Amino acid sequence: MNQCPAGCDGTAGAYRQMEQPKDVIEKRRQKIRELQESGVELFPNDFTATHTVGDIFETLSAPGANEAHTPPHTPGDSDDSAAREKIFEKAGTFAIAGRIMAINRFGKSSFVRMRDRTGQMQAYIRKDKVGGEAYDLFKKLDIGDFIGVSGSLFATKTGETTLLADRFRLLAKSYRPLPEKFHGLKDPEKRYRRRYLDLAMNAGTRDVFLRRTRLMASMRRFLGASDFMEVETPMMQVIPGGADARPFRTHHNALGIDLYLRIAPELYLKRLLVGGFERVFEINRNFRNEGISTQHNPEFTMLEFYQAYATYEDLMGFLEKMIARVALDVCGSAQVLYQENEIDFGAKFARLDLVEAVTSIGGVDPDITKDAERLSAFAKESGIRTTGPDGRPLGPGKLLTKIFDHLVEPRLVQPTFITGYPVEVSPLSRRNAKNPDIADRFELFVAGREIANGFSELNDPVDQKERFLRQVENRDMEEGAVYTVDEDYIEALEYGMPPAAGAGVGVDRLVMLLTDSPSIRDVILFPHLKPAESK
RNA sequence: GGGCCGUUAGCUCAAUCAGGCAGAGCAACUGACUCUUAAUCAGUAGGUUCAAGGUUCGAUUCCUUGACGGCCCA
Repeated sequence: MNQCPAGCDGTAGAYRQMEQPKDVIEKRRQKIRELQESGVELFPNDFTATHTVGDIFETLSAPGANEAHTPPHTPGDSDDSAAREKIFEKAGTFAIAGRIMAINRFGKSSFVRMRDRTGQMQAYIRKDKVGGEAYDLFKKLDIGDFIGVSGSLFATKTGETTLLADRFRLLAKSYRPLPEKFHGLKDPEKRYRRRYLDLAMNAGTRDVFLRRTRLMASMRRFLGASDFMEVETPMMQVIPGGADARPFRTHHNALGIDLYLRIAPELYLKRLLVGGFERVFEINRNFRNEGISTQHNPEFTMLEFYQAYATYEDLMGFLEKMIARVALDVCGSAQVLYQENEIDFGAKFARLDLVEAVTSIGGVDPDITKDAERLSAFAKESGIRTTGPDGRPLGPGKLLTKIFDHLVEPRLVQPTFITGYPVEVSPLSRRNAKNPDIADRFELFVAGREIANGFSELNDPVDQKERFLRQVENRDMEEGAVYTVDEDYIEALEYGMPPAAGAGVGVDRLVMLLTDSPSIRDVILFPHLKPAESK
C-alpha cells in the first residue's frame, strides 16, 4: 500500500518530496536544520576529554581494581559486584569524546557505543539523568556523529563497564550515514577510494596501518641503534638514476627545466658517503612510471641504507637481523603466516647462488646456463621474451635473471638470499674479486617476491662511467627511458668514496608480508586507482 | 597488453540460467519500550539495476561498445 493520496502526478510527487524526502542524506539535512533552529551548535570545538577509553580501562585495572572490567560477567555474583561498585565509585567521573558507532534506543534511555582512538566503550544515556530537553536532542543524533560524554562508571546486568552520562554534547554532526555495522564496507574499490570509511568501519584495516606504523618505527629504531643516521635526499632530480625504471616528468617554471621524480635515492645517498657520513639511510617514496597491479603502486616506499667499510655479505647478516626484529615488533613473533604459508623470519635465511638456483630449483640443465645461444633458445621455449623493448636481443646475464624470475622466484617461499648476479644486470655493484663478470650482490626473496636488493658498492669512477655509458647505449631506443650519464655523480666518486655496501628494502612489500595482505593496495592508505567516472 | 568475473536501495546481498510488476537484512522514518550490545515489536518510505546503443510487445536479464574494479596471465 503506497498510493499517493493526492494522485500520482508530478506536482504531487514534488510536494511529497519536500514534505518527506526520500533520500537518506536529504532526510538527515532536514533533521540538521531542525537541530540548528533549536540552537544546537553542529561543530563546536571546546570540549575537553579528561580520558580516553583506554585510560579508563587502565585506571580500572590498576592494582586493587583487577576485576572491574572483565565482561562478560556472571550476574548475581553479589560479592564481586559489590566490590566493583566500590571500585567504580572510587574511580570518579570521566569525560570521553568519540564517534557514535551504534545506538540502542529505548523509550527513555539509550545505549550508545562510542569509539575513540584507543577503543570502544558504551555510554548509557537516561532521560532522568540528563534531563528531558537534552534527551530530545539525543534522539536526533545519528550513528557517525561525534559526541562528548561525561559521567561515572557502572556495570550493566551483563557486566559491561559503562559510562553513565551526567551530560553529553554533540561535537560534530555527520551528514552522511556510515556503511552498515555488521558487514561493514566490503567493495574493494570503495575501500580504496574512500579509505576513511574503510578505516572507520573495518578493524582489520585499522590494524594493517597500525602495523605499518609500528614497522616504520621498528626499522628506524634498529637502524638508529646501529648508528645509522636518517637523511632526506631530492625527490625531484635532473637525472633520475639508481634504478632501471621509467620516471615521471615534471617541470620547474622558474628554472624553465624539466625535472624527474626520483626512481631511487641511491646516487644521492652515496654522495653522502663521499661526504663522510658513513652510515646513512632514507625511508621515503620512489616513483616509477610503470603499470599498476597488486604488486605495484606508482609511488612506493623504500628503505635504502648505506654503510661504509661493509660488504654485501655484512648487509645480508644485518638485514636478516633487522627483518627478524621488525617481524617480532610488528607481529609479536618471527614466525608469520602469509597466505597459507608459515614464513620463518627467525631462522638464518637461506643463501643460494643464482645459477645454482636456476639449475637446482628451476630444473635447468647446467650446460644451458653456460651457453648464450642455448640460453636464448631455452628462454624462448619457456615463453620468455628474448628481446628488449628496443627489439635488440637480451644479453645472457639478462636472460639468466629473466629465467630465474620465471622459474625460481615464485618458489622461494622462505626468506632466501640469491647471490652471484651478473655484472651485466648490476650497473652500480662492485665486481667480484675472483670473477669480474659477477657482482657482489644479493637479492632477498620471500613468499615468491623480491623484498630487498643490496650490493657492495662500485666506487671506481672509471668503471662506473663505463657502465653508465653502456647502459645509455643499450637504452638508446627504449621509449620513455632517460639516458644521460650522471657526470656529477662520477665527479663525486672521483673525489673518493669509501668502500661500502648498501641495500634497498621494499617497505610496502614487507608490510604486506607482516599483515598477511595479498595486495599492495591493502597496505597503502590511498593507492592509485584510475579516476572514477563520477560519484 | 590478453583472458575470465563483477558493477542492482546509504551498506551487504538476492532476482539474470530459461526476458514478464526489482526483493531481503542492516541503516533511515513514525510509534511502543529505562540494562541493550547484529536489541525487540508494529508500521512507513527508499531504485538512472555503471553508461551509451541495439534486439524485443516487453531488458537488471540477451547482443555491441565503453568506464571502473577484482582475479589470473604477460
